[in-house]
Amino acid sequence: MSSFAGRMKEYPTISLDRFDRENLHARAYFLSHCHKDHMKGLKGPLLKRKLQFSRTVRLYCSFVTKELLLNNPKYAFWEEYIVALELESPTQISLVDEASGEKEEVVVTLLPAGHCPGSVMFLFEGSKGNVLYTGDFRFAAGDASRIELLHSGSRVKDIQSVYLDSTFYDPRFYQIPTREVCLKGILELVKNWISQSSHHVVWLNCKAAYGYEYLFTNLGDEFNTQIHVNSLSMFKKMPEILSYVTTDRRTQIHACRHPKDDEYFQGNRLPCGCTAADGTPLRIISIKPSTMWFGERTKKTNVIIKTGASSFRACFSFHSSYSEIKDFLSYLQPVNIYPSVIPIGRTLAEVTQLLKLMCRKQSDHSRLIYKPLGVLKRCRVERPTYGNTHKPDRCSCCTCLQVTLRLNDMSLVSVLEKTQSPEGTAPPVSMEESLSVTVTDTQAVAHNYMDCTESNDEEEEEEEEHEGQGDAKPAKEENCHAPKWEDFFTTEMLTDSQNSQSHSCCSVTSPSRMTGSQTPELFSDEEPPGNDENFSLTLSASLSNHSSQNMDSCLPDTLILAPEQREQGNVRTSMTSQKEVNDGLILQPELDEVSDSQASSDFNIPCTPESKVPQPDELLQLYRKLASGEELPI
DNA sequence: GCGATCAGTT
DNA sequence: CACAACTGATCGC
Repeated sequence: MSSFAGRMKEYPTISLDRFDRENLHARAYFLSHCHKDHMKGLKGPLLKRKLQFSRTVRLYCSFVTKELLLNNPKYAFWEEYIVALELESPTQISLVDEASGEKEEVVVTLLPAGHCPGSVMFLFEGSKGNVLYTGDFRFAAGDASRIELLHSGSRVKDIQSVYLDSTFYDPRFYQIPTREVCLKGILELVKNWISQSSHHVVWLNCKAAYGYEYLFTNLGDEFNTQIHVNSLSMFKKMPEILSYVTTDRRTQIHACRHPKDDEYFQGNRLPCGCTAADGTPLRIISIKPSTMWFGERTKKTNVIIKTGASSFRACFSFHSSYSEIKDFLSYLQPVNIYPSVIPIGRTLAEVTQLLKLMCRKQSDHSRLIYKPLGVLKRCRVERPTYGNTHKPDRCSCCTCLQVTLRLNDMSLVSVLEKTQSPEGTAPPVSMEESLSVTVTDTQAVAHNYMDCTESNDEEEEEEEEHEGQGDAKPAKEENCHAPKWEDFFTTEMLTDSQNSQSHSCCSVTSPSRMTGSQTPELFSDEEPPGNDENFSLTLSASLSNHSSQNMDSCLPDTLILAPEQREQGNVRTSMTSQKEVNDGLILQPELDEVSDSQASSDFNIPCTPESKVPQPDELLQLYRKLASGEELPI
């Protein structure tokens, strides 16, 4: 359940998913999805009154969320104040202080969050940096890399802060089977039951919340049927869903509800009251979608668990697992991460500490082996407008382009940034693989997150048949210390590695965090002063043997840095994009040893009319002067 | 009487 | 098995 107070440090004049207290004074409201715990205060009379006296305050959300919200008469008054935004279409919004007229511009982009119909993340881009508010989300591993608007050209945008759905950000919830795997299990169970006779029916015991719709559509497709629900009104403008639901009770799959549905079920009645068709009693099973989680190395899992003679629980999650969140964060590498949910049994301080492992590390000088020198003083380049399909590699916090004499070194910069990726994520066990065995002792598996796992590297070793398998095992265990929660809080603290980080692409330092006004109550970090960053060397060392899936997938790119390879594909790509963007601006790339053919293509800048081509001896003199540090007449 | 809040339940 | 919402008790306006 979200405990987010509604405001972000960077843009405190907007409120998200909270509409009470201080949020009443916001200049703009954002609703990520239509679940009640994200709508606190949304039907309050105070807010209603504020809207009536305001000319500029609006509520921004997706079209689907707007539809779902207005379907509830309690929120109908919002109609004229809602602005629905298209997904993945950056939109500029003016944040106006109506008393003073003061104005701030921010660009917001809605990104599909995979939590329930209409659910989105909000990406804000403005003077205080790029900030991602995730709302509630379910991303599978690798999903972040597929979202174009989290990227700028070929690079991930520089994210100052992520306000994170941390519902399962706890190693206990290491893996949650993927949607596909869960769905497959449910389809199988339903198939086995309803195929027996037309009196065999299934009751999907879903909670009163949006988010199960994809289950309905998949079941509907698979069995060519509709699912019985209490009401269709909320879906009336959503043909994708509407065609799969019905209020006709004569169907074998029900997701209807009743306050006493469990009692009904005990009495062999469906929540809608159905108990027999044509005089023959129904044979009902209930399937309750519930979250199931498994340890890091657990291979024996089952997405369906029988809980009674005709009751089942089926794995289902609205939220990303620990490993999915880690994958997401290690891809984005934000400077700050703020949890919006505290997992049960944990404290804010604990979660905050654990999240710091996933924050971008402060520039670690020992890693800055090479810094390209010789940057030319150059003109400022206009940022291309949104929608430009040929974006240059560019630092997203400023307008500078990464124009250096050696463009191919940009690859190195990128890799250096990637090597700062938070470590410690062990690759989760493939669920597809693991589901082949049936075990339901979830208590046992839930604790297996402490176990070791094979990293990809180790798997490669096995493939190469280095040693006998018996020998390989102890080595593995030594290298393999999956983090347990306790590890993070019982060890010595290190110094802060989180504060401002220089962008390795330019000399501009990213905007410092903690800028702008802060309301202590809203933004309390519960951090003792001077104790910002706190992880033990022991932990770091043990974690360094793990690399996330994401990291692993990046590593092959690192190899491209071999000089002979860099001069091939990479340079060409960089050059092309630079040319396109700079188009006539000062740009004099100089490669180490330029061949004639390269010279003709890479130095495509006309000479000054009065200039002449320097002779070799003149050049030699010039180089000597340069080498001795003499000033040159320019 | 209405709404907010909390604890308990599903 | 920790989703999110509903129910009922209590309190304040």
